Amino acid sequence: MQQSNNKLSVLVEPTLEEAKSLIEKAFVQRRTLIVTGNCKVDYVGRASSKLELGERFLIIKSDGSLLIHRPVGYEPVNWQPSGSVFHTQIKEDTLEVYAVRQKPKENVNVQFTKIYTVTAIMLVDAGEFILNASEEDMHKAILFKPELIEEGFKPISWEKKVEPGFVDVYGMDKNGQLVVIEVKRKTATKEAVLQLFRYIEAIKLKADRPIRGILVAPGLGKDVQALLVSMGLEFKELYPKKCAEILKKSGPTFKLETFFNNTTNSQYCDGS
Amino acid sequence: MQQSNNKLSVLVEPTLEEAKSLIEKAFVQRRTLIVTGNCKVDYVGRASSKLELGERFLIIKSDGSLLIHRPVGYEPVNWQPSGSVFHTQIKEDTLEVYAVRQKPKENVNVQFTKIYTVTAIMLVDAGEFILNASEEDMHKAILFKPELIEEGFKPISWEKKVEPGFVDVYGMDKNGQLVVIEVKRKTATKEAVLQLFRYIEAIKLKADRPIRGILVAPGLGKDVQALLVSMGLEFKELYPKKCAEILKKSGPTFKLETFFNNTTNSQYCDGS
DNA sequence: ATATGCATGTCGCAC
DNA sequence: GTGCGACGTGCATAT
Repeated sequence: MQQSNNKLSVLVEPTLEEAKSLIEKAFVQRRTLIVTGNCKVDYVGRASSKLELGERFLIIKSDGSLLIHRPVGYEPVNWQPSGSVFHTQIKEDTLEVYAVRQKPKENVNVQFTKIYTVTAIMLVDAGEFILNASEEDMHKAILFKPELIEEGFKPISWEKKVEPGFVDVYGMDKNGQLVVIEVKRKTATKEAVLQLFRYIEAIKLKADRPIRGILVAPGLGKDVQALLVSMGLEFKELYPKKCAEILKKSGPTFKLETFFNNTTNSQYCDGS
Repeated sequence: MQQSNNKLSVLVEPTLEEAKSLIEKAFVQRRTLIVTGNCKVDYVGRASSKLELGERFLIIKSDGSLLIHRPVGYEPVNWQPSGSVFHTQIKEDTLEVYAVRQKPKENVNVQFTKIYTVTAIMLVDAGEFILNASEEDMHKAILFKPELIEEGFKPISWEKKVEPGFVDVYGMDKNGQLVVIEVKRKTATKEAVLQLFRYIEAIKLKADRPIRGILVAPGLGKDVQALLVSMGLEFKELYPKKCAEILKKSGPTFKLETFFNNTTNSQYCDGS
């Protein structure tokens, strides 16, 4: 069976030669390819893997990404990120699809012994994608409504570089004391506490004055509370969804850039 | 166009009703579904997202996992891990596929305005998958051939719990001094150094004697060497691929369990 | 169920 | 390019 036009070609139970022909045509036309069949897969690169014969499907997208999916599981068993280059070859009753990626040098070799379907389709997708309730939404909500942290809190900057990494939000409390905030969108782990602690230590070295550290998250892990307290840090409960709602109410035009200049608010950090 | 048998059904440019019928049949028969078409996607769960109209493809696997892929990008734009339950519905010239997951409660709603193809295929895949050159391979190689670390090194245990987390490999050098090893399969970051340092501190507290810390990795990041030295730790270069080769030579039957009893080798840790 | 860490993680951003 | 951290991370494992 076969159906074909400029945008869409479908082969059902094709010969390997027929499949090869359409696959190569799809590469040239930058169409999305979906191939179902019986295959082996070898991967060599950062690691290496071998997948014995079985029925799977192969996806090759127009940007040169490749996925091999087994009939179960969310994750692809083998893959190649975008930017790969593909070759096909028929060798001893198998159709080989070879994907090569430079930097890191990696390759995936798919050997089909039987092909059930080949779908080659030109997909056009300019739809906007918006994700809400991310950690960034939490940052924005705090900057927009600082009382989420506590009464009188005044943000100074965000995503501030402080050598070990980036402070999520940096500000001052109602008593004029410096506050460093680490935000997590999930229940905070020990790692998060350590992260905050490192930032505080780094800033203390430069500013040489007391600094409050607040871990902002929807909750704390089991032993995390104790660790937090032992390090002299604080916790403020905040849910990502609540932040998303606050931003929604604030209107779709809310932009961080309109509230603060994030480039150089270092006067509180270097002590000058 | 249409082709159908017990294992494979393909619809090309079907009506929404035809598509719905095959999709539901595929659910019952636990076949893998691949649907290409023009759609909107809404997700609500841990976060929430909205994807405007565009051409994509939807995959639903027999274990109840769902993927929505745009024509570019390695990652799915929306998804649902395995265990989801699906419903379909035709509403005002759109075919809706609704996926619900419990714990966490999440749902993905795909609304097709046009369907290009539906492929429903029974895939059978029992092929073995083997991955080499993982971090675990590095652990194994070190235990199998301890001189990879240094002459005279004797492993005592691995994946040992020491409160902040797990020590990768724990052993003794030729002078009888305790050694804690942290293994990374990639160029080591500051995080890795801090991780090792925390383990050492925790063990020192209990054992109250000097302990060597060795970071084992294929390389070190830019400022990592300095940090390592400042903390009195050491570095040993080791490549995951080399480990994979060593294990390969050692034969496919190599098992950690045959070399050590990992359950309770705590005599060097608690000082008893 | 929770905790912990790996992953061929991928991706985006800043320097 | 390297460094750094988020991700609806997913996933396996151990308690």
